[in-house]
Amino acid sequence: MTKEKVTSQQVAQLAGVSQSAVSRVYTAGASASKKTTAKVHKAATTLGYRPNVLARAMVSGKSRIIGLFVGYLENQFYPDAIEKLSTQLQVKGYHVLIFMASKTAGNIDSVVEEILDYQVEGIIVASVALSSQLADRCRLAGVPIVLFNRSQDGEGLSCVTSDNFSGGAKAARFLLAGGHKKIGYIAGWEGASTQRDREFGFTAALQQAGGTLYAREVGDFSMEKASEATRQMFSEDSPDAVFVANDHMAFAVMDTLRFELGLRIPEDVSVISYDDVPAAAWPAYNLTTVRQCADQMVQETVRILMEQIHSDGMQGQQVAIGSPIIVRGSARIPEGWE
Amino acid sequence: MTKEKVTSQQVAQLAGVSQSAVSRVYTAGASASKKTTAKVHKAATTLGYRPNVLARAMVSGKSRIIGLFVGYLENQFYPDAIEKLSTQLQVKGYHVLIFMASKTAGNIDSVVEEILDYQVEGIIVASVALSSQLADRCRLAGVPIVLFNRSQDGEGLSCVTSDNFSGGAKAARFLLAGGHKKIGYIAGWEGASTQRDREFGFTAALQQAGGTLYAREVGDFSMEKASEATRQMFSEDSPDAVFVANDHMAFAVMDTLRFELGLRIPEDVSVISYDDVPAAAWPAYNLTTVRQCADQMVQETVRILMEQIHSDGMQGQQVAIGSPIIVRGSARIPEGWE
DNA sequence: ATAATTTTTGCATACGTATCTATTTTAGAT
DNA sequence: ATCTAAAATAGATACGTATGCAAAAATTAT
Repeated sequence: MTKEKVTSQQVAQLAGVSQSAVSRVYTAGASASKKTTAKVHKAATTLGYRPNVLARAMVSGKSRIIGLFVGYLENQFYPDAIEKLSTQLQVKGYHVLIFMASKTAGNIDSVVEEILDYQVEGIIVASVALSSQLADRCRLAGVPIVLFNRSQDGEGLSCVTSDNFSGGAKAARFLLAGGHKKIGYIAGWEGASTQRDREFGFTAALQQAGGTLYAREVGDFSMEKASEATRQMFSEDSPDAVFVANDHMAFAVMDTLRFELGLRIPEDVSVISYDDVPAAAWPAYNLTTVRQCADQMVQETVRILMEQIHSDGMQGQQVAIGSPIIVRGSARIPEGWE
Repeated sequence: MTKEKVTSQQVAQLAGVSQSAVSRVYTAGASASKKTTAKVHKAATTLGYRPNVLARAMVSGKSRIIGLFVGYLENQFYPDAIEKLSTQLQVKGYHVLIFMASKTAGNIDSVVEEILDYQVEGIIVASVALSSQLADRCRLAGVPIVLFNRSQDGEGLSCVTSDNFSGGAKAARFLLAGGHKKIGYIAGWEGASTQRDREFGFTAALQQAGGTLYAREVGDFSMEKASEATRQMFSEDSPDAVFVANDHMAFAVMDTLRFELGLRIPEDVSVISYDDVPAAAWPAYNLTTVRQCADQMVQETVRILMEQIHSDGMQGQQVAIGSPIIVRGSARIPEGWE
């Protein structure tokens, strides 16, 4: 393609000032007189000049780029979060370089290397596990990492999650209060901290009430697997309630219960899950679920990232956002539930 | 944060070669002997060296960055497309800098300026309209643009869409073949070419069969508006079939028909729409819809972009991908439909 | 009006890499 | 072994900007 590069040099020439003067006009906090500022702006608009972010990044070491590393976007929670993240960072003058952890495009580690090649100022990792070498490498390069919706032990990494343990417990108490006796759980991918913490919270609350898990299957956060898990779980001696590790799977579970097994929700079986993605509120599902407050999670993520970027070698922060239960119609509502 | 920058200079020193030798080792198609290549690689791994993409971009003029400008991600079609786009570009050595056209972060034009500031090699615009000044500006800067799922007249811009006209026509013929007499249409945002073309195709096919549109409302591609449009359309003398401009709205339409108006689908009213997002296949909706083949659209988008990047001042290309109708259960199936 | 201070400015340099040019090394041919 | 052609290498420069430094201009104080 034909190029037409307008440089600060050309602007300087047209404005009759030095290149450094032009640079100072576009650098916040640098000194330039009213007169030169005006001349420069005039020349700049005439030529259509805009500072080259990449060149600026080279000399200043600030790329204004945040690397976003994300596993998959099928679960609506993530697009939602990406939109919010990108928008908030944009406001702060940063932009998001996105990297998919797809299987086809090499392994995780090589992708992180690619991210670092772009001299990003920070990395947000959503729904992907990071090897400790990688974490070290980023630490060495001075690039802060924030895990979004995942936590990872032992690395001292910053992370932002919802309070999965307490959220899981809330789900259990809700089902117990509804008088359910045979409560099943459909797990997500067992390598995920979210899965683990939700299950811990859920079973802990069950046990505290003297109950126990009636059935358990694994859905790996996939709809197909979740359907299969449902068939398995309801093949004999069906539970009267199921907690599903996230909404995405819950949709599949509900569809399987209704359209394959002919069960009514919540009359025959209560379903409750976790996330509160937009579709949970759609009348077809009307799903009772524990909300992950994407707005707050994003806000905290951005805050931590900014703090780490602007301070030297700051400690990792672990933040868990409160997760309220959103009562809709997919699970029997306990008598006198406030 | 603390920095530890490893430069080609340091690698050169350790390897006992010149900086240019190191550069040539990492530049495809440059000449370097087996021996130096080995020495350089050894030194590079020792120090943990990787070329700085930004510095490379400065001198070569190739940033390996593609700007992706997207309106909103609520409609699952877009996250899906983004995932595919990003993955395919990653394979080709490009990466995606994402920009949200949110209302909170300034107007469209300023966002495009920001994209250009990053010296992107190309821009993909999804579901956003571009002013002609902007298009000119990009042309001037030598940055090719491809519109994704939108077309725009008169600018000579490249675009990739599905064949919306013929897709709309297919929807009409399907409903007609099903014996429907009172056919309504719920439009998307009327500024969108996709909306326009789908409607043209739909009404053209109706008229060709001697029919005419029985009712029409506007849903603006929003679920709330679509629900409202549905209530309006079915407030008196209801249609026996509705074509909805995209799946995203169709979900709201179906929910409203079923849970507010108590109508059965497809017994009382047939619903058909456009996109075939994953949720369309969920049993709760089981939506008959015209498929936009995201894979092919993405593939064409990437192809065109690459062509434009690697050739000087190439003509814009307009590509429309075939859009098959996917028959499920939300619309009455015509007798003997193959 | 002069001196002391502050602000503004231009010059030179640096950021990390690719690439052009000239030179040296290597391989090939006689 | 000598000459020629090809390959490899080091040195120098350029990309577009920010910034330290010293000189110049503008402002203030005396």
